[in-house]
Amino acid sequence: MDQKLDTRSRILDIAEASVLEKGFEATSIEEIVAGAEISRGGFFYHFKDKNALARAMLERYIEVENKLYDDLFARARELNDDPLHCMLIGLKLLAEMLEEMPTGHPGCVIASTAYQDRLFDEGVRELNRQAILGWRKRFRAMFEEIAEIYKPRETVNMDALGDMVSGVVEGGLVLQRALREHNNASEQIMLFRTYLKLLFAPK
Amino acid sequence: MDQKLDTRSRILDIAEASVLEKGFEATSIEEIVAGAEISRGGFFYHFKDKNALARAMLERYIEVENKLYDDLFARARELNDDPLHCMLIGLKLLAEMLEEMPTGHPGCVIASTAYQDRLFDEGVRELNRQAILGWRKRFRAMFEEIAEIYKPRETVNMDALGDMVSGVVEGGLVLQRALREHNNASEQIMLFRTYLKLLFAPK
DNA sequence: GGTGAACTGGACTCGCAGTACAGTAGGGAG
DNA sequence: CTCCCTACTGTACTGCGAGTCCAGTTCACC
Repeated sequence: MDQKLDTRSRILDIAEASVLEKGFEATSIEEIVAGAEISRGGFFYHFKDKNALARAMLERYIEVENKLYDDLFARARELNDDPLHCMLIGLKLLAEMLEEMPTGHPGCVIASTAYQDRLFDEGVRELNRQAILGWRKRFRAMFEEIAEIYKPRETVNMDALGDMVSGVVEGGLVLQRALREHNNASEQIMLFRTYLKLLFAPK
Repeated sequence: MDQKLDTRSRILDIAEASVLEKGFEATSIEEIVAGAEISRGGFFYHFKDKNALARAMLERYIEVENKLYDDLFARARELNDDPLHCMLIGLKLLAEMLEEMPTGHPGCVIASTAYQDRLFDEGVRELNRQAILGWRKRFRAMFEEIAEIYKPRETVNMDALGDMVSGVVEGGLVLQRALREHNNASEQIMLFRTYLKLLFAPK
């Protein structure tokens, strides 16, 4: 039982690293089993097919990402109780974290899945959808809390503003991947942060 | 000669539609030749391999996209000569255009390529990179023109702000694909537009 | 000593990319 | 009229990776 968990998460580790580096399709089961030092039969013992692997990876990734956001904004809240400043601090921490990630943030997993749609079954797609909707809800709530104190200078759709956090991160990561630069994602977050300052700052 | 061009662009049309719908990997040469009503041999006569197809698609797409931006902001300039208002009008036009596109904007092609990296050769990746750098330059110039007239309320990195146009579009398209909603990209652009209004509007 | 979970290993099918090449239809140049 | 070139068709082949099937092995624990 212990060995099962070991092997299973070892497969996920290796698969995740490879998928982040070169994409899901380009990651062969052959190389996963070579990396994990198991047989092909062993792989299919744990995962029915590549789809099941994708699903497990997404589930794990979303959990990690949610915890990351929880911790990040909990820390920010410790530093400043005001919701606006908490958000601004949280975004700064997020930007710093992205800069420190050498190979790039796993946020890619979401976009990667979105763009290789037909490779995955409905379960994987729905998982992806729910993750983004979860972030929308999370950030929307935070922005509404801010808006109660700081009247926004322009009226904005709060759902869309919540989505913008995910959108800016994903977009930044696309740029980063395509440009082969390193700070695009964190720069984009910092610009978004400036946006929030302008939007909510008292006149 | 005429037939060659016909067939070649017919292949590109069919491939592009399929790639936008389900991704590059999921698009088989089999189905392209079926759609274009040619033989497999005919396909390989025009394109050495799938990589060559990707390259041709990207080249064509980037050309179309650049022309689109040219036309869009030329039209915006006709409507208002002030650089800030021209930008705001242009973004509104872009948002409206994205809403009218039923199957989603081809912007996906850039992200799609970025996330399936290792499938493509250096030529394709560089093409992708240059396209984004081109947009950075384009929008950076526009923002600098605006900044000469309207002093920005916060100092921002102009390259990053230029990138933000591409980033917001790409990020919005990722959301749209993953959520299966329809207006995410245009909503994100409208939020970015609000950002610019706040950033450059006189105090 | 028996049972079941966690594998190994090998043989097989299938779909798709890519290669090779022989043959052909049709238009233009001489 | 014929020659040649472009733009294909059609077939047959290799090779890779996913996924299936299954028989056999190891080891833990009841």
